[in-house]
Amino acid sequence: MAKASDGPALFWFRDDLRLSDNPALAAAYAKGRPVTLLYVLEDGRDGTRPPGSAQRWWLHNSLTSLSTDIEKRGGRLILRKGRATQIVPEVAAATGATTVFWNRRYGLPAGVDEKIAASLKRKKIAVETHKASLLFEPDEIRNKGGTSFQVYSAFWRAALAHGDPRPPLAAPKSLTPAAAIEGEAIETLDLLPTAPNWATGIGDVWQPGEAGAREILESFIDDRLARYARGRDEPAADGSSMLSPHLRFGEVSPFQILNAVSGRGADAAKFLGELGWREFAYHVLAQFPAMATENLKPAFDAFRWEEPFADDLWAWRRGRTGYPIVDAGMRQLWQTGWMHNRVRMIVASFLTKHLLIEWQLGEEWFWGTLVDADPANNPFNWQWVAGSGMDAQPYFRIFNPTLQGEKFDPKGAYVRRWVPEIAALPDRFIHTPWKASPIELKAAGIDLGKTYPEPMVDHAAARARALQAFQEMKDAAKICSDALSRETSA
DNA sequence: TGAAATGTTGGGGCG
DNA sequence: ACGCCCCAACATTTC
Repeated sequence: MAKASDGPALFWFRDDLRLSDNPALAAAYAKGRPVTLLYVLEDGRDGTRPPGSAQRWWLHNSLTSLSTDIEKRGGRLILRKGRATQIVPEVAAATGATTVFWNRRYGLPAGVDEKIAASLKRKKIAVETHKASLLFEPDEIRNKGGTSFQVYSAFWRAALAHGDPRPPLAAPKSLTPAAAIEGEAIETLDLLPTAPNWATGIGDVWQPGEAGAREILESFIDDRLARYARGRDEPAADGSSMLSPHLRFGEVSPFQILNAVSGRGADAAKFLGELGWREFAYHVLAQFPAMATENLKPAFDAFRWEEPFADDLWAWRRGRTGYPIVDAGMRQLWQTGWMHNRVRMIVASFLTKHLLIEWQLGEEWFWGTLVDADPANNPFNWQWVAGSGMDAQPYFRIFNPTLQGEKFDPKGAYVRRWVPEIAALPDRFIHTPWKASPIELKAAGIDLGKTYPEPMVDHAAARARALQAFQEMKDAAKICSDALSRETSA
């Protein structure tokens, strides 16, 4: 029986749309008190980043699933739309909550949650927060000098040595609701696309929600984990975990994944390294809150990106570049809300190096179209590819889309699936349609330049241009630092 | 979690 | 038989 001092509680869902292994939720129910379950669609208010279109679709379905799961356990999910800084204190007061619980989130403008906590405490309402979405708090892993790691491998080594993360928690058995208050119907959140409904392809692939996440984790362990190290690099191999959007919305926790996967050999360790990469992205975001828009390496501020032609950007976005592996990836993204990791690197390299279009434009497109985009990983990985990022690949590392295709999609199965208009080409031309003779093109039913585009840039020329642009950036940085040292020594 | 240019080596064709 | 050259195949370095 709850003590009087425990009173009703309020639990605020954010990036943790699950009942199992949800520490703040478990804590809210630990003393048997009634709890109001709240989700607030902030939608860009209070400086949060509004979810992209694909994420909105996911969110709609994930909230629907969560709501059903909650009702099965006797509870009710209250949906609201607006400023959390107003709504959370308002709902806490309306339901007589004596404590508000939430799991910590990361990458927001400084102080949003702190402001809400302060406002609640002024009303004598306690606030209790937990760690749930990351294995390690951004400031939990420090190097010997007590500062943040700047290099992934060192970070992850230290994290693994830091001690085993806690085992996952069970879901609360019953979700006794506190005083009934009115929420909004999910339709009024306006999360689904209006006509045309572009989301049908996404719905064919994904099942948002905690049950869908659990199924994916199980199928990953049963079918894909043992060949992960190789399979993850071959876009036609279905070797990816496919957990990313579920993890993004917290339908599964990194603790649950770690617990299920660890100790299963080299492929499992390789996969956990990807979980570590995600942790590192948040670790870096905590140091650089402006990471989504500003270069992590200030030297890149001097980089001269090309003024993007609308046609070029369109060709990249819609998969009409003339390089089959790039086009396949961009179409997979457009149609399913997801792109294979290897191909993400290739298309990002193509935008930033072959087209010399600033990474921010690519990051925004991914933000709008990916179901798994999160505020740390999306900009972090874009900067990594562009060369402006933390522990980034060297600027001179420019993917050759033809070689990448031939190496990782040797039979062209991935390309044929997403670029059907060239599917009839023989294997030896599937990544280089422009090298096929007119007779071979005709036999494959291709009118190059009409049914499928010529390459929008020549690889060798684009590579040379990118290397020159990077050299100019280095020269500019040198002039700058020379001037600075003259100034300081004078 | 590259690619291209350059360097080295060794087998084999050939005068 | 011998040396020369060609050129894969592989290694190293450079961008």
